[in-house]
Amino acid sequence: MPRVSQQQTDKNRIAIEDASSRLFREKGLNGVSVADLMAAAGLTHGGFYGHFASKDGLAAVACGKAFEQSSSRWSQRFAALPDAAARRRSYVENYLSPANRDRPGNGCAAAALAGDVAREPMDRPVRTAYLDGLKGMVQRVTSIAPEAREADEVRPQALVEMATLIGALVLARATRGNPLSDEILQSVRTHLLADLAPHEGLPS
Amino acid sequence: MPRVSQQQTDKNRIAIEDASSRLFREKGLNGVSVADLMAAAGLTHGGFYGHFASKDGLAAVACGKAFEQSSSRWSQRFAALPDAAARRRSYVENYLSPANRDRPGNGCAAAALAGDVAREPMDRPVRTAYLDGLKGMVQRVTSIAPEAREADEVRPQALVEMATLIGALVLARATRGNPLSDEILQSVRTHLLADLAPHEGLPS
DNA sequence: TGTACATCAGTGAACGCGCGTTCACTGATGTAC
DNA sequence: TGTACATCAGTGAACGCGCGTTCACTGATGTAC
Repeated sequence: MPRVSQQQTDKNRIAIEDASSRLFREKGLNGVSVADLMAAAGLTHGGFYGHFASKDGLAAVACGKAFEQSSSRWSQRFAALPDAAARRRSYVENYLSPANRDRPGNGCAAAALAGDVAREPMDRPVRTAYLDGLKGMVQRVTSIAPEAREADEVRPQALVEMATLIGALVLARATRGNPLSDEILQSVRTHLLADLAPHEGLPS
Repeated sequence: MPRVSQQQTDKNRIAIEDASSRLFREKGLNGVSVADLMAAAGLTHGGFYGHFASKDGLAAVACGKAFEQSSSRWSQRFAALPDAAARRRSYVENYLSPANRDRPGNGCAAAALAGDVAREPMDRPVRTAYLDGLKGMVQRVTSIAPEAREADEVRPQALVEMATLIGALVLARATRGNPLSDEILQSVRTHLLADLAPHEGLPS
């Protein structure tokens, strides 16, 4: 059924982006084909180049979209929590949960795509999208710093905590199926929440 | 020149393993072909299956070898250093150096292969090789724990530090070319060496 | 030690397959009147 | 509002290419005597 309405065209484009955002995180930038992505969006592969200039171009869009979705989801959740301590607990416990480990397609793009992006040539737009998204994540982690922290230590500590979160998630995924995987998640969760009093700031 | 001596055959096999150990870390398990690996070892692709049952089989061997090489290199370096503090400083400064970031083919297999291994099916032998290698890295990081640490905190803290090291390296590689990359390395380096007095334990 | 020959490590063409991308085509959409 | 038709989103075959793997072949190696 060729020639679809403009409205449907827009929906199709969004469906391609959403499917790509999920599948790229799940299977990697090179682990999923254009035909796979189009099929996941309910289309056939031929129409792809009507929407995007290349698979690389889509990768950048999908990477940006993955970051944006996480960002807006956490903005909403944080708005419903009373203080930084509650947000910190919510974020860390969710980030390092076995459920988040087991669903990379719905999780943190920074963790899911780091290895792929590191190997992309320097001029690929997906690198810029990743960098921008990661900077957003730095902001988010900064916003949940323990309140007692020295001002000039907030940013370096946020970078450390971001590295710890992402490192733990990446390692937990690589060791899934072995007890070490859960042990890493548990150890890092305990570590990052150690500053907080037990259940401090938990929403009633 | 077919039919080579047994001695040469052994050398060839080792050359394939060494080239693979480096190239898999550099370009990823799926970023380098059997023909590439054989060419890097000075051979043509057809002879590959005389040495290995499959590319997957080689991946497991090469992954194990990458971990072993790091392990024995650090055993040697540690033996030349006087105490845990000196070893800790040496390890952390090397691990989080721009030079180590820029040469993944010679660096930590745990960081270079985490993303790929996470996406390998559960029954692939490379997952076991990765897991074993990572357990060795846990031992190494445990051995350079600050001496004041409580006994029951050594292992969880080692897991946290390993996640932090690997997360920082992976992120620094994904953001290479941007100041954030060096900033992550620097922040984590400072953080992990904060327990140590300035230049404590540095070899004269 | 010398010779005859079976072995087999490495070669390179070939296999089927899936990839990213292109393109002629289709027919509903959207517009000009 | 109705009609005629140009537009163009999506289809599916096809492109050249590189992949992992197989295999007939080669000729130096290594061994039996």
